[in-house]
Amino acid sequence: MATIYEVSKLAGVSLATVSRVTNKNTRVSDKTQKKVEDAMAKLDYRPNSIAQSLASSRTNSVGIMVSELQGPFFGQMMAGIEEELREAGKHVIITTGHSEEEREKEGIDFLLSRNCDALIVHVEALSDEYLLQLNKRDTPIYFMSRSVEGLQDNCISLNNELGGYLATQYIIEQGHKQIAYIAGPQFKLDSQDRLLGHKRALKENDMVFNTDLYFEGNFTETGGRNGIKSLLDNKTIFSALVCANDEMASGAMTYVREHGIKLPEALSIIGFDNIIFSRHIHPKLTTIDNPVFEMGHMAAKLVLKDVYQKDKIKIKHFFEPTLIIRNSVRDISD
Amino acid sequence: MATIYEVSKLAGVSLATVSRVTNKNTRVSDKTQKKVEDAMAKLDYRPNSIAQSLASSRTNSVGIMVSELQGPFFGQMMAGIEEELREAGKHVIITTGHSEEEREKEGIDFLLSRNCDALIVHVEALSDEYLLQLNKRDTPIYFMSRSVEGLQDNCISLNNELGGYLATQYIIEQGHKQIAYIAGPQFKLDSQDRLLGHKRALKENDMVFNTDLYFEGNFTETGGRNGIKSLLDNKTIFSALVCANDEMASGAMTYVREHGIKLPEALSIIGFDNIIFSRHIHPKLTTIDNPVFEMGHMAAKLVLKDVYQKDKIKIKHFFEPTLIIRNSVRDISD
DNA sequence: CAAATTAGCGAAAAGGTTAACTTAGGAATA
DNA sequence: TATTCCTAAGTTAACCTTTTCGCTAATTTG
Repeated sequence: MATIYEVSKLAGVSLATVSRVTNKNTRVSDKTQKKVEDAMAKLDYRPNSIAQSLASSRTNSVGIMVSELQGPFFGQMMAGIEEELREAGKHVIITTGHSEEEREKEGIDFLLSRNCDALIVHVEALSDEYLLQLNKRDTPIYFMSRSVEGLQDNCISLNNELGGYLATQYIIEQGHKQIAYIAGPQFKLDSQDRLLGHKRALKENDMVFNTDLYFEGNFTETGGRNGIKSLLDNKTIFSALVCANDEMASGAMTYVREHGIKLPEALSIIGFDNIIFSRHIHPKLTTIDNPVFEMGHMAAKLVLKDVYQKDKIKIKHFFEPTLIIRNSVRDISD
Repeated sequence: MATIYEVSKLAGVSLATVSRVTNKNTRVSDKTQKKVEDAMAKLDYRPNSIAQSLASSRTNSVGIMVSELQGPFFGQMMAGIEEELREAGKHVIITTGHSEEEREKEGIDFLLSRNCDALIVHVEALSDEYLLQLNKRDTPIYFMSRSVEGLQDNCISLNNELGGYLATQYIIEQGHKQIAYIAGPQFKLDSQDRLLGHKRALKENDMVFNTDLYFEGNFTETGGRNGIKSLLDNKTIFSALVCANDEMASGAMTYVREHGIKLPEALSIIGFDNIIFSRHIHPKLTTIDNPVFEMGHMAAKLVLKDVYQKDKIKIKHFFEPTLIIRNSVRDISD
């Protein structure tokens, strides 16, 4: 592979001038520029990105940590981030945290050790204090789908409380009085907020939160199955089920149908996230849209602006969920 | 950040010795080792990975290209690869090719320009010739879910033909005589092979392939919808539908149900890939298991063995699909 | 006990680029 | 004409490690 030395020699200019041509940050006369470009073409020169990194202390890489590589939620998130950064010539280094404290710490250390210019992480198990500590290191770190007290400028988050509220409010508007709820794991802030919204909707409609109609799931299909099973076993009647995400809604639906319960006639179900599959399960799932793809884009833009000095980018830190009405909720009013 | 100089000074040894301690490839006396380790701890020294890369011309990174970041298929593939490499301390740089020739080329160039030690790519639009050319460059390149003539040692592939055969053979065994087929895009080799398997099964059972019962889809839910719509419009009767992947099967199921056709009573459906969701759609989808997670693991192992000299790893280049029987196919024999 | 081998360690080059600083020369200004 | 200013381009240090080569001292061998 040709080096900058050979190019400079062939073009009859200094190293610095070749560097200037590749980086287009300083003016070079048209004549010299042409000479250098010709030499580069002739030698098929490509700058050695490692050497560039060492000299400029920039790696042009952004570390990403998500809980899982699989699943529609993280897929969309990564797609949003990658699309934006790739266009800017940056690359993404991806690792996983599996929603476990130790592994999330490890994952972040791993990315830091790779000299990323910035980190975009979706952490679920780490405390705000820990994140505040991390923020003191010299690698800028940004948080997806989370709002950390004191680091709002580094966060892109969704108003989960509002989403939870919208879901339950809609169910109530459809005439339901007995409403069951399958929550996400309560160590996750998203889950907590969604549940808070649910409770607020109940309260505003003078309904009480009944623990017999509550189950804490784990955001997976299996969690949804277990949840509905447990709720049915409680023998407390309910006509509607709110699930804190679509996967659990899907799991619950499968279980319910296996037991001869008609959907949505005998049970209304609403989900959360609006993952791709939600419109392909039967009945089509009414849910809350979570604009995670756009949020991914925005996180990447935030990095481009803060770290790579791309100005003129408008950043939106807070996103709002919206209700998506399909066919899984039955109107039983009057 | 402390450098190796400061460590060497504090420990009273040379640079080389510090390097030897971090890399543990040459023997160092216990005494010196301790001195160096103490100094490292005191200074909180972490080797600069960029400088390591420059000096050793190893980046410890593996470039991955998949068609999409979203979707269960690629999710599993990435998860398999990342898990294995991460454990070995290597990191993955991920980019996308979107199944388009230009973008796949770009993606690969992009990864090559990042000085990856190796590439693992899932390419769909590039020709075998192009891949052979790529192989001549000095970055080793491996192919997921594809078998390239002449580069078998660099490929991890699935016997798609067998999968296609198994699906249709099973359908036939259940007594079906009129079988429709929604294929994947025929520029993709996987799609071609699955179709070949389908045709072989028909032939072995003395049935003819009828173009009125054939539709070329695009591996998405929408493709499945369009496919079944077109097939129904053809007015040629069929009792079973074979889909070249689960997403299309799911799309077709939704459409069919919207039109009052009972599943599986009036129509049997079989998919391909066994994506997570296939067991949560209704009726549970009978399908062909595609061990893409294991294949991801294996691709990573192949890289560890070839590129990072981790010996004693047994490589399996060819994987076999298996039939997963659930509830979407009805037995109508006798 | 002398000779041969080996273990342990140091010195210095190499790796390819960027960035800070410097210089040369011509244009603009006084 | 003398001075200042600016542009274009060159010089050189810095970035931080690994690796090769060679030396010394310790160990093994005959």
